[in-house]
Parts: sequence; structure tokens; C-alpha cells
Amino acid sequence: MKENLREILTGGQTFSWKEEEDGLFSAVLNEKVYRIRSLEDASSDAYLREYFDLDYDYEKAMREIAAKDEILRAAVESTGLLRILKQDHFIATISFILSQNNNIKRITGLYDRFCRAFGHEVEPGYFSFPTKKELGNVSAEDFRALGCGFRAPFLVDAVSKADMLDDIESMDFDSAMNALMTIKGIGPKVASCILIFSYQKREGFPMDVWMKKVMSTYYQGKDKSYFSPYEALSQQYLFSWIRESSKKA
DNA sequence: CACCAGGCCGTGC
DNA sequence: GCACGGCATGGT
Repeated sequence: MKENLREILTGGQTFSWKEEEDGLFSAVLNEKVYRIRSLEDASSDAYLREYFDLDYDYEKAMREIAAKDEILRAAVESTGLLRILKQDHFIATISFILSQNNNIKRITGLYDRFCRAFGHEVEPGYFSFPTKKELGNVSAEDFRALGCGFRAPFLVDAVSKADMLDDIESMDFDSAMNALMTIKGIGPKVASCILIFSYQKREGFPMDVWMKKVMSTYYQGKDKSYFSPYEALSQQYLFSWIRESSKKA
């Protein structure tokens, strides 16, 4: 089955990509501009091969998820093939701090303003996300002026603690959660998003307002262990599905 | 005008 | 330990 590239790139796991024209996605990553229409466009590039986790069998995972129950089957059928991205730790951490009590469209816009204000131009009009060094001297007032609102002081704290992000790679899930949550503005939901979408920790199960609705409506009395060993990917299917179905309702 | 968005922090009990 | 108000901003 063909990937649902639009959902993978603009459905809330990353805020780096924009759809320039129908089906053409671009992002500045790895110090260059990538433009792709399909995963095949990405398969020749070593960075993107890892970014898209091309060695993992998402077809198999999807089939097993769909076989679990009727809700998941509907979610898989309506969404198509999803993948879990492996994003840069620093970018993911800052992105998901921006995401709290916010919506995907506005987060993407904020992310873009971040790149233009604090990042660097790698091609005319295309700016990279700022490095931790570039954000090192940015004040809470500057973040606030950009529209970050009450998240501004959280960002300052995260930048100051960014060096620990590399250590999290080797931690087990609970230790990694606890380590991330020592950063201001990172609670259980944001921490699990970071661990899934940057560290490939597949037992993450972020509970945002959409997933709370799904769980209370369709999975009363159950928790993330029901979805093992596909907690993260199942969650992503349910998240896409509930948002899409509430759109047309 | 209200309410919502990939929530979390601080306070009070 | 759990409940609750507050919180910046922009969209509906």
C-alpha cells in the first residue's frame, strides 16, 4: 500500500514540512532543502532514509493493528499507510513544547517564524530550524514577541538543558520520560511525543484532547497496554482517524 | 461573545 | 495523591 504522505508530513508528528503545491512537500532538514512527492524520492538520500525509518516494516505493523479490533480497522482503512518519523532531538523537543494547548496549523506557522527569526538561510527563502547555539542567547521576551505566548519561558529552559537530549537515547522508556519532564513545559503528553517522533520509542501513547475523546468513547477501561506492542503507531492511526472524522461531521 | 487547539504549572486540599 | 484555574494566541 502507498503511504499517506500528506498525513505523515502534515498530520502532527512534524511541523517542518509544507505542501508547496498539490502533493509536493518541502522542508529544510540536514542543512538542505528537500522536496519530495513520494517516499521513493527520499530513498536515495541517506538522511531521509533514516528520517522515514525505511528499514521498519510498517505494512506488517499496519496489518496487525487493523486486525486488533473494528475501530482500529476503520482507522487504518480510512488513513492508509502511516510511518513514524525519526526527527532531530532538539527540533522535536522545541516543536512539541510549542504544541501545548495549540493547534497544528498555528504550530506550523510558529515553527516557520522560528526558522526565519533565529535560524539560517540555506537557500533563498528557505531557512533551517535554529540550532541550540542560535537559540542560546534568545530571551523569553524575544520568544514572546514571536507569538509563543506563555510557552516563552519554557523554551528558554529547554534550550539551557538541551545538552541532555543525547543522553536520553540510551534510556529505557520511563527514565526517558522522567528526564524530559525535568524541562519546564514538558509533561507526559509532550514527552511521549518527543520520545516517539524523535527517539523511536514505540511504547509511547500521547494523550491529547483528541485521544482522550477516543479512549473515553471507544476504549472505556482500557489503557495503552491494550495496544502493545504497537502503542505509538496505533495511537497515530486513532489520532488521524478521529480528527478526520470530526472534520466531515 | 464564546469556545477550542497534539497541556502544563502552581496552588489548595 | 487529585481537582481546578490560569495561561498567549489565532481561528471558528
